[in-house]
Amino acid sequence: MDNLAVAKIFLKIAKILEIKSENPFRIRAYERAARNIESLSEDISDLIKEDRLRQIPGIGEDLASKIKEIVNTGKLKFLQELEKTVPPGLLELLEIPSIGPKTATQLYKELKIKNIKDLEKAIEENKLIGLFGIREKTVENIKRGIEIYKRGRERMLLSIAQSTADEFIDKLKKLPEVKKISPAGSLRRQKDTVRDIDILVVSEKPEKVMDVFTRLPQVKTVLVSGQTKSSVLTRDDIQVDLRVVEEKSFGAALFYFTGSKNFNIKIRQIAIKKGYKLNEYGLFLEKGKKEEFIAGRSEEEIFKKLNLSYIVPELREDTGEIELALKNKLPELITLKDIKGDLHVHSKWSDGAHSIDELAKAAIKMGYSYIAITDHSQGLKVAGGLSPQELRKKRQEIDKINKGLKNFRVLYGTEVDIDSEGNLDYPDEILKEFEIIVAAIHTGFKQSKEQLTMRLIKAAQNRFVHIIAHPSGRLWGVRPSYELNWDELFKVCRDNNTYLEINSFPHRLDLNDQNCKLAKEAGLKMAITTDAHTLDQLYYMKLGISVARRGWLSKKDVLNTLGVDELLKVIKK
DNA sequence: GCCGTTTTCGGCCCGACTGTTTTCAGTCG
Repeated sequence: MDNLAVAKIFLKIAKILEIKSENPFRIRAYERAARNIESLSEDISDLIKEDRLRQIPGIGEDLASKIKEIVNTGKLKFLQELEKTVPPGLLELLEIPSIGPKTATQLYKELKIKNIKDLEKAIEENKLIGLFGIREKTVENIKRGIEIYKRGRERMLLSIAQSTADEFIDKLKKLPEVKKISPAGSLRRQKDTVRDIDILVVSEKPEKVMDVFTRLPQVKTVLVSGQTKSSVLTRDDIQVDLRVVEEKSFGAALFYFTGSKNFNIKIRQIAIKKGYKLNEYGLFLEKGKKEEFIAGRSEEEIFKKLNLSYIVPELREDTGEIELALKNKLPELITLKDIKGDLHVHSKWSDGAHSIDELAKAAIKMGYSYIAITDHSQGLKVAGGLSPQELRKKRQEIDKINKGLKNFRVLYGTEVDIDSEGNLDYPDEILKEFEIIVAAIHTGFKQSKEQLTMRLIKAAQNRFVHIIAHPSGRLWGVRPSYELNWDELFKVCRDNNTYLEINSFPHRLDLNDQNCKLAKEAGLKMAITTDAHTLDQLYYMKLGISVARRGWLSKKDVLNTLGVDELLKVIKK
């Protein structure tokens, strides 16, 4: 995939043009192109082959030829020439919060500051004060910016963002001054990782709300504090932004602060074409110098006035949903209630914490009608993989439990290991006994793309395997996805009636949203499972549902929305 | 640099907060 490489080069060009105070719209054109290429669900080299580059929004004649040069030669002459005109460290300065192109340029021109080290030295020697527009407060802000930059704020897991936001929301909603409260931003869009947490409040007394917010015990630093907008850093260095608006603007503000950025830009353009202006306070009809308030109380009324069907937050990425909303053709997305059972769960028999009986009871309580107990296979010793003898005993236990249950069934399953050659960890005579088989790679992640693809394909072709678990192998914060030839894998899965898993474990969320969408487009169905090792982890299902919704899945695209009889029928090979 | 139900030029999403200034530029989202 060259997509990321191309996007990075365009962003770098935008940065350099910014320092050089170039035409802001030209800069924006590079940024927009970078964003759109980054969120592309196809390999950009395929687009070149098929002469479809110009179909990407924001790519015209010039950028198309630049993309070709990057993909063909691995570099771009234009960037190389551009880089000669600015000192290399200057781009680093732009990474510091509170330092933008103007400040960076001034620091370089006046004080010969070329990188962060120079900047720190200049601050120490008190050289900054006296520059145009810089006095004590600005120096303090730059110092804090350097700290934040050095610490590096990474994206956090969706589950962490959710619990952090809940802590704030729980406290704020107790205030009588808070009439409504909602998370916004990428958290509301349920992205798998989140950078900052956005919270929106309706109140007639913003000062009071802001005051309480900035003094909450979990707040370490107040970054910004105003009438309608405040930002803080928590003790865990998580940035939380709070916005307060009037009730009649709640929908417009929620709309705006939920994003995504690309989505907002496109919707605003649609508004303009209809003679409206859309901002965080509402949708306005422009009448010469005056403007008339048209909508804003709810998101629904704004969509309606723009002749769009309602777009759920999870879809707001400008990847085709707006065009479908204009035609009223959006898919109806799956919800948690559609799930009838969990197909990937570990018990005490291998490395889980609870007995099959306890897991079954918990699943019944969740309203499920089945649960598959898929313990590890014999070769995976570190995870207590089961020998053939143990399997027999486990089967007896499951049969006994099932006899005592009505309208619920425990399915006899395994998470069988795929070895480095693509072979399974049990012989056929054992595999054929299972009702559900989930196959997964647990070792040999460093093999080549071809080798890893071959292993998964071999497993998917196996007549006993129903589901390929956590296909990309990513473990957030531990290891990235390995590279795979997804198109080939999709094809083999489709031809062999093999399902791909959306693993709901917070560190995995694998398939991710993009691959999920591609898999659906390739004609596949998915299984949303939790990979739970404890009772509590059964509730991770809602994270998997978020991935599925962001991946455009409907109920019919998901295996475990079926009842148990239907399910066992359709998975037969 | 892109783009067209204002179509080949002249627009391009929109606003808050801060620090410095004395009306606004810079930065951020």
